[in-house]
Amino acid sequence: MESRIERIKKQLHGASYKLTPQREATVMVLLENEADHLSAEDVFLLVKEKAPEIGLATVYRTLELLTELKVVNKINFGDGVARYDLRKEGAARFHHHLICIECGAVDEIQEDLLGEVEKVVEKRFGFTVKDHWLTFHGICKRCKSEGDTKGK
Amino acid sequence: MESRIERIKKQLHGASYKLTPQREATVMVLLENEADHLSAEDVFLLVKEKAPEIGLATVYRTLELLTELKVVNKINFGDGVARYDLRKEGAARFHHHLICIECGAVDEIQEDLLGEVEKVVEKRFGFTVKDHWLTFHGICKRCKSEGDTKGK
DNA sequence: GTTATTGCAAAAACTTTGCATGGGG
DNA sequence: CCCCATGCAAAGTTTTTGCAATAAC
Repeated sequence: MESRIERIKKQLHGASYKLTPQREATVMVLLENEADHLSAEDVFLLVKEKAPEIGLATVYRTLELLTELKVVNKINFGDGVARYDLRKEGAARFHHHLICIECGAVDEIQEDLLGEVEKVVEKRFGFTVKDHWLTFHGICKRCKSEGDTKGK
Repeated sequence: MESRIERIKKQLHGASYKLTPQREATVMVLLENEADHLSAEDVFLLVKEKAPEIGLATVYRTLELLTELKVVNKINFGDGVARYDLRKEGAARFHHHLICIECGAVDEIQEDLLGEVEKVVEKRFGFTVKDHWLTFHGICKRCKSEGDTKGK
């Protein structure tokens, strides 16, 4: 079975890009931290551990490239920083996010909950949906159970 | 009947802020361009027409203030710029956006289409939803009908 | 060899902050 | 008087760009 990095390499080649060592290190960092939502700076610091000579500009250029290839999505949670989130392979739509306003945790929902909503959008507004971005703000399960413990 | 600006004035006063001429001019610009999604710079340039002496920093400070009071939402569509979008008065949730990948138009859906989805999120993930941000990317009605005209 | 890619440094773009000044009550 | 709010300029952050050096084929 082909590895994830192999398939990304093919995507790069298909678009006439190379998988240089720097690009590979960057992709590896993203794969190893798939649950996180790393900023370019975060990625840079992690990549530096593998490839100390890499420059920040290269990380930016690589992340831009991966965004273009739809390997990652560039997201923005309101702080002034862009973050990069791996797309599930072959997913037609970007996954949803749950942001806890108490503890700041960012969880992901991989399951697509918007099928019916998109049908409504297409019918009622004549808009052909290609992708979506959905984020909920609220209180996560963990913070709620902490509240219980404290008897509040 | 009380005007929108009057009610915003009361909101400011309720939080111990004044509706200064600069703040009023900024709010007026937002009200007059409610359909748009203005950046701080956009707002600044429009406010300057009414109050030429205003500084960019004041516009930023006012927009931050209005965000805090939930009069506007600060949004980010992926270009590196924050944009400010008036909330509907009394709305519990932020409205949805439709971004056309052909022409770049940003339309709004005021109707809340996420009621059922939020129930699922609350039940299945134990997450109490307080607000949401939903944006669709796709082809708007206008671009599709243009396509028809061209016989494509 | 030729072309893509990199690292560095400089620049750009956007936003925030410090501070003296000004205005209202 | 006091204090909030302002304008300006400076500083801060994040991201992009220019360019010579380097690496890949």
